[in-house]
Amino acid sequence: MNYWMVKQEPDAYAWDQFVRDKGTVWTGVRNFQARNNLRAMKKGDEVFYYHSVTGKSVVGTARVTREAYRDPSAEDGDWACVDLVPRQACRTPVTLEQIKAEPSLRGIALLRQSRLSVMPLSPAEADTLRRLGGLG
DNA sequence: GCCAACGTTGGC
DNA sequence: GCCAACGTTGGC
Repeated sequence: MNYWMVKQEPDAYAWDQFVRDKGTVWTGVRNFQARNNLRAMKKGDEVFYYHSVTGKSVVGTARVTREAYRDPSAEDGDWACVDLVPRQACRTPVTLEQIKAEPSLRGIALLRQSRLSVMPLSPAEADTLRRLGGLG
């Protein structure tokens, strides 16, 4: 089981909408490193959902239900998407401020590569986020 | 609104 | 292959 984080501006596609939709196809990634991370996702992996720009916090988790396939929204180029379904909303969102203040999250990709929209998490990082977010 | 970081593009 | 210019992301 692998752990990941995806970033999305809530103005573009908010967690609440994701929950109402009961899942979505994670399209639109146009960065090679992020795409490669999408391709490394396995069915059943846990994905933390981060609201960038507005909110700046981890708001919930999702599960990968279909592994990478061709992004139908890509006009050209070799891009990928996965299917995600909501798993659990954070009891309390984990703010960027909290993440920065947490010593065990010092190495998290969110802080090290601020522009990467799909990134891996270590099991320990996932564990800390679950704890801070009040996820069972 | 500003700006730093950083990925991409294109001229050479 | 290098690097300047440019566009985008995302925190502040």
